[in-house]
Amino acid sequence: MGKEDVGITVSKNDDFSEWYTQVVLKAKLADYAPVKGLIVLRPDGYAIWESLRSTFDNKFSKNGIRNGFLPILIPESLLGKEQKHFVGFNPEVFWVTHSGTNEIGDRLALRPTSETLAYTLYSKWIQSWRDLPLKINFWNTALRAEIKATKPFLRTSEFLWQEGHTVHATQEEAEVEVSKILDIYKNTVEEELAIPVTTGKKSEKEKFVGAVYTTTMESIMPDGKALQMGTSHFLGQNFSKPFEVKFADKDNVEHFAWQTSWGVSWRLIGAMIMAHGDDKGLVLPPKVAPMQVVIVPIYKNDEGEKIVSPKVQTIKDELESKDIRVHVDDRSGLSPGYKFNDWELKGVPIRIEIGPKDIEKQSFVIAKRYNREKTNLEFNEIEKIPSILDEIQKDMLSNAREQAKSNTIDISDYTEFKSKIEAGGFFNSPWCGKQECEEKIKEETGAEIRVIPFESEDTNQKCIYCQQQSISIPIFARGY
RNA sequence: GGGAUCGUCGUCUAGCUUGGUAUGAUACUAGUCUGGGGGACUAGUGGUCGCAGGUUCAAAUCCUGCCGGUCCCA
Repeated sequence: MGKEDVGITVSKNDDFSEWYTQVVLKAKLADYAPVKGLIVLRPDGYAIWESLRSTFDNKFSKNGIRNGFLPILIPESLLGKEQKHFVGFNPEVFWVTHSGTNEIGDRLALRPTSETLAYTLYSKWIQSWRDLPLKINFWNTALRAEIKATKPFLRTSEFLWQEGHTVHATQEEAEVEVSKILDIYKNTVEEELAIPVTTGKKSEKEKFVGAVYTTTMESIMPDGKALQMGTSHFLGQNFSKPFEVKFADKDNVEHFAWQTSWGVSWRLIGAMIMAHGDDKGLVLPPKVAPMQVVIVPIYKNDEGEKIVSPKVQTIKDELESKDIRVHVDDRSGLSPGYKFNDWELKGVPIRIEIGPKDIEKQSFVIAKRYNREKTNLEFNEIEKIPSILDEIQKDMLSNAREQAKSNTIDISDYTEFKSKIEAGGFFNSPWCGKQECEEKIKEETGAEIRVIPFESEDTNQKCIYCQQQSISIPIFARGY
């Protein structure tokens, strides 16, 4: 393996798919497990997930949501209780059919999602309006068989996620919850991962099968494909009726409750890799980076080390006192150049290079990962580093916004739509609201309605497919 | 769902057509010299050739099945 094989060997522009896989593996975020479609999270990958989890936990908690834990096995009899949702999931459910050598009569599903299990319990826990709202979030994994076209983080048979399940006395309150959650999702993804999202509703065809409606946040990836970043569902009484989630209201009349469910998965990590990575590898937004600053000391001999090491230690202490996650790369036998490339592959936001020459000048070199810019900082300017990290975070988001913007176009002519779909992108196109048109478009172009944005205004146009009066301007795109 | 392609030390790979105990690089370990963008030399360690069968005196190589990776089309 020559030096050209150590890092990423393809360009992000030339072979996006291969580039993505290499970044995941070579930055050591994850590896393949022995079973098809399953991956293993390595510490750097898991640290990013933990960071997201803690941000979400804080926000959920402020919204009155607490965490619980549900088991992974669901009996078939339960899973089938809400038929529509069951039929939707059935093809991708893993079944446990035996305990040892004995066949299990009521097969057990490895949860594809936990609505049926959670609501069986909820119906026991809720009797009165005083028990509402009930808002519980579960951090766990879900399993959905992906036989073909698997991709680390984006499409795997088991994935880490959180699923929230809330119960409310009124429809209005439940709907408010649905939108509050979507707001939390949106601002977390934009602020932590520096990825802009478009929020809105799914079409009837694309919604969660058990929901009355599904709200979603979608992002456009650099290859022009759309990625669903998270969904928040209004379930209405679709589950409360079969599962008898009922409560006695103040007037002592029994009502079926109104419910929501919502989730984001480690797919967000995949989105972050795609959105920010470059030909040198991963680029991490400072807020979620397991390591925010790496210091590479440079010296030739023991004498050099004596001069450099104390200063490195001082800088490290100073940064740590400002709650910055910092690491000193004092590995011996590796050249500085090797280390620079290594940390760039792993996406550390800031690298500090410091050697005897710097000590003389009372300064050091600081290199920013996201734009690969190198500058000098005086020793007494170390305190600027937290604000530099903030700037990086902001710049990454605004760069991503620019990119998303340039990939979003208004198209009202179907011929143009078809000619441009190959290149990818978000297409704002008027639609009459009929599923038939939506299906035809999908059939003929591969593009589907990703989201009907909340802010989109319909200005009395003609459906891009059938030319009849439009009712909305959804975003059409090919997706992951 | 249909099709294509790949699998040999940690990684990349030669060998496969025409069967005879596996090649090189890199990484790793030790030492010396080095060190500001993937360093050099010397000496070592490391492989049930994805798995299971079959053919054969003999299989990485030929045959069958399976497992896993990747891509294309619906």
